[in-house]
Amino acid sequence: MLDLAVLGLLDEGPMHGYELRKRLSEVYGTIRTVSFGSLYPTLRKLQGAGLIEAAPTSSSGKTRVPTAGRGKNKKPYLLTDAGRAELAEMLAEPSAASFTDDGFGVHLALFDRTPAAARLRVLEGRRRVLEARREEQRGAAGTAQHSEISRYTRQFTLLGLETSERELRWINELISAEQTRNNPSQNA
Amino acid sequence: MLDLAVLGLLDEGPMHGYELRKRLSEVYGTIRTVSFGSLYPTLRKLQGAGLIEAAPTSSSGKTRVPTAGRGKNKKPYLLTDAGRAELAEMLAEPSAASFTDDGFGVHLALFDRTPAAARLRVLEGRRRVLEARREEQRGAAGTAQHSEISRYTRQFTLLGLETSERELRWINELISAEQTRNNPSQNA
DNA sequence: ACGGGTTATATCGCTTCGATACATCGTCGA
DNA sequence: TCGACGATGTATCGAAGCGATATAACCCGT
Repeated sequence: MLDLAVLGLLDEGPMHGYELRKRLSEVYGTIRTVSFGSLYPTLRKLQGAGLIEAAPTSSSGKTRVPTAGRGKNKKPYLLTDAGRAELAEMLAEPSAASFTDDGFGVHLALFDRTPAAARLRVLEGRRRVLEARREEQRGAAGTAQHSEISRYTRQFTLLGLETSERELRWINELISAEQTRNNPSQNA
Repeated sequence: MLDLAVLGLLDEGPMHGYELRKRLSEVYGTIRTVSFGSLYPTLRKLQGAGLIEAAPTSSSGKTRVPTAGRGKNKKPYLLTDAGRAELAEMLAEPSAASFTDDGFGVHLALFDRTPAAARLRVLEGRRRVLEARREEQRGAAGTAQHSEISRYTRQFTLLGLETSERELRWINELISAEQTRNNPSQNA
């Protein structure tokens, strides 16, 4: 999930960890500031996979000691060719990760770089997830009436149900829009 | 988080893992079926802490081999006195864990066993979390207008913002109700 | 009597979080 | 001029939870 987010951001230009983190919370639809404990391991993993690389800071590279936890040595990361290819691949072939609450927000932010067919698959995948959730919530709200489940919990579930339904309506609008865009003459 | 949920459920009677898992998803306000990879480590942890213990199955206990991954040997867990005390403590002194999306749902399900003062603290803690989230979302939606952030992401953020606002309204109603209940003569 | 579906316990590797540590830079007042 | 302090920045650790997977016993129809 973070992988896609990081690659997507770095595609817009080199950036170092701290900066990445800030931009990440802006780009997310769902709030959430990603923690360093998630970000740095991800960066190392991507670096290990050869998808990104750390550019040395320009002036007087001598002071940079690469051993361990030292201070403010900005380390801008940039996409390698392999990274750009991987990003394109991820955007074109959405996985289940793009259907989760967080993952969907990330992919959505990269929709302008996503091929139309893949966009549709993302939206439909997300819709399936939301529909499943809605059914579970309906079930829970239903059985809750004649069981010992707390009244508060029931209200809370109903709140969640409304949320699912609203997002579902929105998704359906997006899907329609996407379909008429892909196929303006509506008789195929 | 799971700790409180498990203790709360076991307080209603002994239960084995599988059963616990099913009841857990009902009791949750937010859906989410908790995975065994979370549940069993939690059970072992609670057992290690002496808060719960596994009762041997009644009939013909001979067949039970306690060594490793064997099959269908129902292992009902039940609360120890220490466990009951810990549960009461957790309910009476809510921590930040009761303010998160999931943790709040759990504590809410146990509201009838929560002292009035603690109930209020849970609701107010949750309110603070939601207010902070709302502010971030407002910020994101605002800056998004004059930046390169995708139109879709902006709509998604607005959707999240509405969700926060709706839950906030609900929380505020609950708080008022709670306050007038605690203090029916409204002039303190 | 047996084989397949359901119930059930358990572990593994992975991602992410939250807290913490530590280094460096910028700047503002003494 | 310098030095303290707050902001910037990189990094790791332990714990929590997830998803997939393995495995076994029970139940029931045939």
